[in-house]
Amino acid sequence: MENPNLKKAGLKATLPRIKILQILEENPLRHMSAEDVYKVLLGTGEDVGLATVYRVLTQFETGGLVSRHHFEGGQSVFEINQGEHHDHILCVGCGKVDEFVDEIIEQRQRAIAKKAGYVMTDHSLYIYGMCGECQKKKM
Amino acid sequence: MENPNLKKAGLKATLPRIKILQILEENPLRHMSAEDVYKVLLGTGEDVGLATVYRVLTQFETGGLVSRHHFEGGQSVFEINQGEHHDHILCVGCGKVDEFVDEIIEQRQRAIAKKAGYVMTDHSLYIYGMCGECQKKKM
DNA sequence: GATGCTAATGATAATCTTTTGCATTCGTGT
DNA sequence: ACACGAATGCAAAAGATTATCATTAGCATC
Ligand SMILES: [Mn+2]
Ligand SMILES: [Mn+2]
Ligand SMILES: [Zn+2]
Ligand SMILES: [Zn+2]
Repeated sequence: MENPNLKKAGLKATLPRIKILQILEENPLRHMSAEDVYKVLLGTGEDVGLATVYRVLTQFETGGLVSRHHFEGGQSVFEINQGEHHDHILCVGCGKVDEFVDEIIEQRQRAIAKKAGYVMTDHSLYIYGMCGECQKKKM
Repeated sequence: MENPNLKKAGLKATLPRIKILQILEENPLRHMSAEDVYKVLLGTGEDVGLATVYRVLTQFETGGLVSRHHFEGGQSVFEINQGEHHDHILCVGCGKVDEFVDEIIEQRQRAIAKKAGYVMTDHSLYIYGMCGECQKKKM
């Protein structure tokens, strides 16, 4: 009963899963690596292994509870699925992550996939740049 | 004198660099991981270390000779820079890689970055799906 | 509420990709 | 041909993620 979303995803309501889901829902970062989540867990004194964090995040992804992103930098970043699909714009200076939705781009993507004979399953779009703050700093 | 592009990038014309550039130019795969390049080298009996392949590919990237892509799957994939910028559509079934250019999307991206206050430095767009071949196989 | 079976967990080792340290070799200008 | 710094190969290290396996914890049942 602790969290209806876990049941919905067909996952047993275990303590690690409840805690991790809670972190993803409440942490202002919104885009977190496994390590990020693990550190929060440690901070609150929870005894959850890093391996479990990885396992649970992958299960959440499979169950449609979170999305996995591959921002530059090697590690996977996770974000809880709430609200509609969106893409990301990232600052190469400070790491800030902004989100946007552009229906024209979405539409063009579908058209391109179709023209190439593909059935599109997914797509990922990242825009990299310098945010306003960082532009000032570099001058 | 072996390859003008190396000089252009400010890199000494060493044997590993010459060979690797040649592979990137001539191999029909066009999108190759460091390991891919290394295997070709081994196949032709060259005595080049994998570490050197990684080093050289990174130098090529810095020198603008190649682009690095982060397709799903963990490892970096490299492609020689010739012709104009383009994005990629990848088959999740067989790994095929197709390329496309869409000026509308490029334009929208610039507009989005600008509106968010960013100076865009780069962007990456991957469309994932099932190619024509793979659609048939799965039925 | 106790019981039992299975799935989940934590710790650790293993894997995979990429980077580094360092002694040796090579490329280039003289 | 020489000299010197840059580049290389090898091996070890690092960083991220996954696999193994003995132990523990959900949850349906009694
Ligand atoms: Mn997001
Ligand atoms: Mn390409
Ligand atoms: Zn910034
Ligand atoms: Zn295919």
